[in-house]
Amino acid sequence: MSQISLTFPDGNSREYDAGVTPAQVAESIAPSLAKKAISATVNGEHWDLQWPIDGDAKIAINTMQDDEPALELIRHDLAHIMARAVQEIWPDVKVTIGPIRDNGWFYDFDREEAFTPEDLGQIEAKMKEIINARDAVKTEVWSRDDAIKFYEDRGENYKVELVNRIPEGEDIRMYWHGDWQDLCRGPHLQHTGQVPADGFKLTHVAGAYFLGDSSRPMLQRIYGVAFKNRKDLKAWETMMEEAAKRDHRKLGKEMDLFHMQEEAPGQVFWHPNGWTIYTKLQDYMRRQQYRDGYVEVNTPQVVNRKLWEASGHWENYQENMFIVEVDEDHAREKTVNALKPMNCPCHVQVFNHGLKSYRDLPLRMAEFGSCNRYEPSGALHGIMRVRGFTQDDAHIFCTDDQIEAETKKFIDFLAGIYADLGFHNWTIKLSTRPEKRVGSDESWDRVEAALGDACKAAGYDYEIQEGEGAFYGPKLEFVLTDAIGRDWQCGTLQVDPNLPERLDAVYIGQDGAKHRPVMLHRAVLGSFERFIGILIEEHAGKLPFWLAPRQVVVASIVSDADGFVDEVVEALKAVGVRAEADKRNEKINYKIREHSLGKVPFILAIGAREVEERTVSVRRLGEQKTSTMSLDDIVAELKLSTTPPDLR
RNA sequence: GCUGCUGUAGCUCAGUGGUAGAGCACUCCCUUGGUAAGGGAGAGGUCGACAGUUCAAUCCUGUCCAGCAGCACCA
Repeated sequence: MSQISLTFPDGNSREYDAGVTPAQVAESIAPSLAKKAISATVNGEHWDLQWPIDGDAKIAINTMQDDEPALELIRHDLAHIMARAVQEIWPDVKVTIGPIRDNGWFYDFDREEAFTPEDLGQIEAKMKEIINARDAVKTEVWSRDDAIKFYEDRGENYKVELVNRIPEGEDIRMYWHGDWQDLCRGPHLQHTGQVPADGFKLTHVAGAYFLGDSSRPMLQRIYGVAFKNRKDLKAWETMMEEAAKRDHRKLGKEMDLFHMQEEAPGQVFWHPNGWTIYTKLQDYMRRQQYRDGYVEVNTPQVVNRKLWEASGHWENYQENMFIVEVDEDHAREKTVNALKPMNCPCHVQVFNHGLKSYRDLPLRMAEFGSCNRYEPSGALHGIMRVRGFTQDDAHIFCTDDQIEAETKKFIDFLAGIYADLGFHNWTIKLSTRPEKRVGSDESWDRVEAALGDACKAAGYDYEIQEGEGAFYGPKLEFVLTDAIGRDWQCGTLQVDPNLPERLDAVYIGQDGAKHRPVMLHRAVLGSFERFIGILIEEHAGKLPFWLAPRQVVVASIVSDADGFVDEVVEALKAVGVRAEADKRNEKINYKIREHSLGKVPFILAIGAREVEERTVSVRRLGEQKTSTMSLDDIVAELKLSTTPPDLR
């Protein structure tokens, strides 16, 4: 038998027989290590203790101290343990797949009846039994025919299909947790007892399609989360509670920002407080766009189908459009219109009106465009995913040669805005050519390179999303990470040579001939609705002062102070601060509590002493201590604070 | 759109086959109180909509609408 050389993390190496397993290697180092071992890392690959090593390699034996492999194994083994528990309780349930995911795992089952929350408790209890039984994990590589026969005999038709989908040349690996068997890539732990019994929890059950295919029947997916110990699990639970407190739907109600109701699903009724945020944000964006060389336009909501046919939306996007039929008097047939789902075709109409010269390019045409899309009911989510929304949309009409410079200019523009709005964690994704596409490979090469180069020129790295571009061109996506680590796609830039072609947009070049411009679809916030939702959650409702809908409440402590309260409110309003009086017959404690819960950044309390001295007692949101300031000083401070960041 | 769950007062929620209740909010009265809930009284609901079963439906059944979780979707 040939010898191989294994190199350990400390740089030492040892000779072993070829085909040695990490379990044997660990045993050769120390029996205690062999016991503690959970897996190995062989040449950077996560390796099961039972898998043979055939050639020279770098090897590290992993234990529960190694977070990444430990969590991966715990979660993956729990997926199997859960599936085993389910099949032990309900033997007729068919298993499908169960990968790890986020902080845990899920497993999809085919079962007639729905799993109930009580079932989850029963499954959890059974899982703990399995863990305590410390059943050994075994693995073998099987032939395709044997695996298929095995699953056919058991009636596990989903597994048969999965085996068939494994590419030629790849191992078909079978795993056993005790007597329970599953098809799995691995790696896995040594035995079920290595899973911490108190670090996991089944969270919920929901429907999911087999292999994500919506044309197939729906399975039931049970989700779980798992950590190395009870403490980490508790920490996760606490974080989830924090996230729930920030939910924009909850805060929107508490802060009286907006509401939605069933007569207008997916559309927002903005209340005065919410609309204040919206208009302040819009004012800010309008100033930014003006400075960056955009012109602003406004275009119709209800547009005849002829334009949508010309643009291609009628063919490709119709099921997402609100169709409006108008029965005009004496008309032979109804006029068919659609609410615009996007602004681009209308912007081309503006571009086409009057002959454009190369001197007009790049032409940056912006609109706070109200769009309506008939989104699938299941996609709606608060004000984040709606059917009626306003984009901070713009289309840059330019030449091929200008794409890169315009893209860089846009990235700089967007970066400045995100910084002003308090977002410093964001990344860029570049989506490249999809399988179904128009245009030559040379042109895709050129445009993809232009976008990538523009990112680098602006000083940003980007991640490539292979094949995720639109059929007509590649795109950049700008993804924000919020305060609790969630990602949100907001900004976007898409290169589109297709629509100018379809709608026959032209400009007169230097040579006197007609040429086709390219369009860059771009947005910074995405939609006001969504972005405001993100702002609310990012700041947990405590928006930056200049965006806070209610900025100051001036509260009387005794009714004798009412006159001065009004005077303070007027002085603040005179400098543009959103101030209101609270002269109600309530104690100051009551008022403080109510306005603090309402996330008002400043409460100015006024009693007899303040009236006497013409001062205010200042309480800032989130602080217990108060300070006394003169009327002039507080007015000056708040006047500065309410100034948007770009005007300071 | 699909699977499952939910829909009772402005909000958060309890409850029953014989047409409903709490706390907070609201209105009024008492209280003028110094930094996160002072006290009392009052008003407020076609129990999501429409059918069906029943002597009787908010409760049981069906359909629809909306919301929630996830999946699918998101040029």
